[in-house]
Amino acid sequence: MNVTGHTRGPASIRDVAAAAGVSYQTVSRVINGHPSVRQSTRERVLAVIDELGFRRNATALALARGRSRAVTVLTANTTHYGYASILQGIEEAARAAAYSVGVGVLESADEAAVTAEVRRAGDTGGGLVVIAYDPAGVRALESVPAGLPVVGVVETPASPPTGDQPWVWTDDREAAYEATRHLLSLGHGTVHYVAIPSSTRRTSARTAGWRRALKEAGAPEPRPVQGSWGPAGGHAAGLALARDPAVTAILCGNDDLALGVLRALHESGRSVPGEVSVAGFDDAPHSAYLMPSLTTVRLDFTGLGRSAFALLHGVLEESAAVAPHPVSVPELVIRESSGRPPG
Amino acid sequence: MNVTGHTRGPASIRDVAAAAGVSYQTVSRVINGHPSVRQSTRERVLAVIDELGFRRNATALALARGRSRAVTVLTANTTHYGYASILQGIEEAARAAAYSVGVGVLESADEAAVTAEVRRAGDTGGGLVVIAYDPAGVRALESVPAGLPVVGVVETPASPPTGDQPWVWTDDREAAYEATRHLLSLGHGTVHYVAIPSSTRRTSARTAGWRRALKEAGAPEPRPVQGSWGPAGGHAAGLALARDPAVTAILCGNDDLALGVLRALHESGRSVPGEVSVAGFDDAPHSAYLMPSLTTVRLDFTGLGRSAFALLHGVLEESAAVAPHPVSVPELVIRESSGRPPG
DNA sequence: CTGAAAGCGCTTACAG
DNA sequence: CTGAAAGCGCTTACAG
Repeated sequence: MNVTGHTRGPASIRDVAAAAGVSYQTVSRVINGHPSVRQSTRERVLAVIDELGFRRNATALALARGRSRAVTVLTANTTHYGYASILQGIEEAARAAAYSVGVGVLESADEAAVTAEVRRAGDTGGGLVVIAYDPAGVRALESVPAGLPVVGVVETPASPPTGDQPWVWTDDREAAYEATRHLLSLGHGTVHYVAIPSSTRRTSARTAGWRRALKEAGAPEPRPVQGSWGPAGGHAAGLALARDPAVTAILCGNDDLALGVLRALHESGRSVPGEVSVAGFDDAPHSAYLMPSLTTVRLDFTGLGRSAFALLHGVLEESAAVAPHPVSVPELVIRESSGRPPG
Repeated sequence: MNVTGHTRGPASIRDVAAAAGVSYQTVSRVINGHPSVRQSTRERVLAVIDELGFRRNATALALARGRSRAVTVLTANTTHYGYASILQGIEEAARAAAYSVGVGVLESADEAAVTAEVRRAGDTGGGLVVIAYDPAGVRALESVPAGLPVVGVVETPASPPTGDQPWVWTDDREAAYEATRHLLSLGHGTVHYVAIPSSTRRTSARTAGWRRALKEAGAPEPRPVQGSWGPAGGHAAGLALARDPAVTAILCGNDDLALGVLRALHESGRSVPGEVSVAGFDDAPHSAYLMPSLTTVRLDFTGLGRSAFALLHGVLEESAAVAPHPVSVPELVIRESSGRPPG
């Protein structure tokens, strides 16, 4: 330290110690709020900290403590509404807990690529949250090495997860069931389904909920139409469904898909909800402003993100174990796009 | 290390050294690709590394080297299309360069809150990218302490930035100019503007471009309508504009705003583009599927994010200085929502 | 209440 | 080509 009180680079605890006339261990005690420090000493150290603009080095802290207050989110996407909102929720909760949040994008579901990303994320230190709504995410969640703290944001599991599967989800199976029942209750003979890409080879939770509602009502079960995540997939699916005059009700795996379906029906000269009813999933910000406005199921993705972090936080800080649990109950939002069938 | 080759926790370079019968410095040389290591030694060490599953501790690396391969993105939002796409672009480029990416959300534009976030982000080590499209972002960019490497993603600057302002942008002033000219060329007497919240007290780049086009055409300049980021703001603005029968063309600061305007015009019984033409900004994924599909300006946010990282990377690695520069040229996309004025 | 020591896992000169 | 030393900035026992 020179006369002006500056060293090269930011001040360290040794700089503070020297300026305050104490050992650097005492400085450590002060910044950690350790009780056994004489009041006058504490005040002197605090004053120097302020004067020198001392900031504790997070990297050194992490190395010394053996763990860092960090969470990295592994996701296949950051722009779709649901994914982006989950990330926003995680960040919000992490910030409140003074955790830093990193993000790693799973660009491909390829085994090697996923493994590499998981490793990179693990190397950062701290815990992981992986969004497992798609094959890349599911694979990432599976390939997290034991010992690395992780929580998965998953579709509604077919069976309750075991204790060592810290998962978090919103009940989309039930939500699909409710949406389908809504359409059925309006008098439709059955409901067609345009699916988002499934996370695995097995039936998705949304598909299962839709199927159950049909079964209970004794309605015929049409073959689900495979969509994508965006409106383009919905548009293609909608064009195909529009050709079948028997189709009067369509449930879509998300609101973007529904947007494409709406457009396809319009182009095909079929009115909504006059001839065909459409319902979406998610309640994205634009859905209330479409023409017609979209009947959909509101999912609390931000809350889901917050819960994911809370669960991870519990694991990392080894506080009271938090049991895996569904988060918030999805809510059916009825708007203009659904109505009674024609005739 | 015990008989099974396991120690508590992951293997360190000392574990590897012991197992390979060399000093840990030699292990360091091997993992850093230092040339002066005998081939046979290198192979032996590599074999042990593989066997023990050794992974170099990123935290220790960062501490020893004095800097970390990390970038943290400071942004007011992660869910809006533009912001989310920039983040996606940054992550993509960062991943390719083996950098980790963190994100910090600026929840408020409040001075103290912004300063705290900037500090937190700086503590993480590595560089910063701040998205300065709004007051919180602008303030964050301004309050980054000297010495902390940072690049700003900004609106088109009014004047060329100086050398010590590493900024990146897409030419939205020009884009607004082009979109306005398009509307004017269709025969509209003037073009009304629904603005996104401005980043500062001064005129935004988009507003400036719109204004210049009007001026050049000798068209009267209506007072810009203040919107928000989402469709709700556009809806409110649209309702107001719909009341004025003289309004025949509306430019919106982004596509979400345009969506709200479209809905408001529809509710007010004014047809688009028959009575009123509407144009947006961004070319968000849903814009091509609206009814009518939206005329808009396509901005390459992902590319912008990649450029931002490239610039920061240049600063951090002290390689050839990269001059600040506009990124890609926005492209006008003409769709159904714009046409000739009535009569 | 406070200081001296050892260590977190790595790198960077310094010797040989 | 390779090892012994010192250090990055902090924390955690150990002494007193």
